[in-house]
Amino acid sequence: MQCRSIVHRLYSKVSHVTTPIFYPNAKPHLGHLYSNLLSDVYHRWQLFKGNLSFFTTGTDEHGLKIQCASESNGFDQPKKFVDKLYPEFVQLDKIYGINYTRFIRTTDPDHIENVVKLWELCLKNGYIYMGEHKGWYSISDETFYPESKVIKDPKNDGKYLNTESKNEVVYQSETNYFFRLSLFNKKIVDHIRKNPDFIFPASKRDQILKELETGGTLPDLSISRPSARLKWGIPTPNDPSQKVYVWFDALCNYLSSIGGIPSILSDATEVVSRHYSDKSNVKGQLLIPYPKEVQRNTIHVIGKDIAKFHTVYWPSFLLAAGLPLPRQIVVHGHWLCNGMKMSKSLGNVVDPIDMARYYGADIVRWFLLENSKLEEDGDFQEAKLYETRELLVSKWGNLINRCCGSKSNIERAVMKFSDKANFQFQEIFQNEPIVSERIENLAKLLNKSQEVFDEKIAIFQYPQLLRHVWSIINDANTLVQNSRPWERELDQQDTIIFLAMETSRILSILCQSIIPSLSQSFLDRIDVSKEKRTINYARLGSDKTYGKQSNKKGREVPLKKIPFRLPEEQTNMRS
RNA sequence: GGCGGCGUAGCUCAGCUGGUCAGAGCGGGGAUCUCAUAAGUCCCAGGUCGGAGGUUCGAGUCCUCCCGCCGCCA
Repeated sequence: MQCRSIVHRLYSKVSHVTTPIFYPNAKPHLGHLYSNLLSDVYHRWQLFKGNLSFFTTGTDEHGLKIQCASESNGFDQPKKFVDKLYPEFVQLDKIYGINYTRFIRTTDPDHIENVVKLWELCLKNGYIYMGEHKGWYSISDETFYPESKVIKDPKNDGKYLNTESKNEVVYQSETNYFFRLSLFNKKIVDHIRKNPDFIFPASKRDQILKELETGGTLPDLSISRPSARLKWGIPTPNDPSQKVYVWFDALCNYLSSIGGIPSILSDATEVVSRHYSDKSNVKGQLLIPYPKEVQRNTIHVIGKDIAKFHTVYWPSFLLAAGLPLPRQIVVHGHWLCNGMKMSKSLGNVVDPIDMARYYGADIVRWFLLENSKLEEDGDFQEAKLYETRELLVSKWGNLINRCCGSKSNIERAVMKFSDKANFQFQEIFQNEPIVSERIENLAKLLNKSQEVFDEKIAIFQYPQLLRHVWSIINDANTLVQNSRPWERELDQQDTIIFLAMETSRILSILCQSIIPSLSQSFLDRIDVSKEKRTINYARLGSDKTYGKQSNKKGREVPLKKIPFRLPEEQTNMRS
């Protein structure tokens, strides 16, 4: 028992981050990438800090929409249809270095078992009953709408539309299983009040809290559909005449992916989770210690359109089943393109794969993070994306490259400080207070940076974080520019070069979560060994052996300049 | 209609609990170095911090009202 609690404490640092699981019948777009990116950076940063971290993403493959799309595409079975589709999402993740630990599909056998289990628990605890559901149903939205959200179709007599999605709705009555959501209103409010970070950012939390507190009792939620209508879904336990509602099904993936409900409930010490979909994963399985702790430390990253499902429905399901709630739900905005909502009809849907091909995946990663805040919608502008690459080339890439010329010697500079316990430069620049001060400030900033990263990543404040990085890069460039190392005596020259390269080395190490591939190019260029790219080397002077071949002639630049792509050459617009 | 947010230099925006807060980046204009991917560095914006009142010794920073955007809910 004693031992167990110690282990528990050890694993309180475990984290699990999730993206929504996506409908595979829409092509992967910027929004998918953005959720995945936010999750990926968080996950990588946890690993970087030495914490245990899991990261789930995947596809939501059941439902009427898939059923219909499958039929109209000539597939005899929806499963064959989704088998064709989901690899596009795997490919997007691969291109962008999305480093998930489980790609879950709602058609995976372990997931289906868990949906059944979740249902049974809710039923056993008295939160599911059978009832009559009447209302306006939208086939394409797979949901019922209240009377207030239905209008007559101005173009089609006798037909009705939903006010938001503008999709057709039909009035119908059917037998459904219902979830007693009405019993959870107060419980959810209490939980949010006791855990103010449960919904993040705070503006979103306050909005949802207000609705819950002033909106009256939540109506019970229909959580099944007649099998006659919905063929492609998980049958409700002991009643094949009904299929589980897609959201009940989909949300459950967050439990399936960390070892499943039974192991969470029994507080197992360890569980093996199968890896069904990712053929590149040789092991095909994942060892998850203390799944209950993992669940408690789960962070769901989602878009604002599905906030209600995650902040109200999902916690209610969990409470009903007697399962622990996740730590946090992070709600982010959507991406616009040049200030306009992206849509097929406007033809302004940005293709993330094309962007990665031309600009590089890590440039897009940097751009997305630098130009988005959780509480606001981001605006994609290709010219700005180009600018992002330009800056990384000419400010950061060039900082490295300018120290790799024939007039300086990184290896010698690094060696010079290798036998000294502390970085001492005061003597070397005795009569130059300006240079001394610049060096001192830069050194201070570098040693403080890890803290800044940790703080900003925890609250998803990437614009501030990346601004911080830029300001240090600028300081380093200014130092090199104004102190003119190329015309100084060796001790002074080496000190300046050392500091410039430490700037790039340390920031590259810290930025591995953000630009996993580009950071390697930066480190490779100054011959930092692969083993010395961990958090332990993110301090000034912590690596005493790099730069061996860096000043040799004929080496390539770490990041190439590319030509500006004119609007007519831009192929981001899908037809 | 209810609730919430926003409106700061041409553009995108920083400005926590009121007193170097009038700033950064980009664009534009000018100068300059040459280690470097024609990359770098430096200087230049006189903006009444949407408008009008109020609180205060003192307000982008708090209060009220008005105007203009936007979000969520109904």
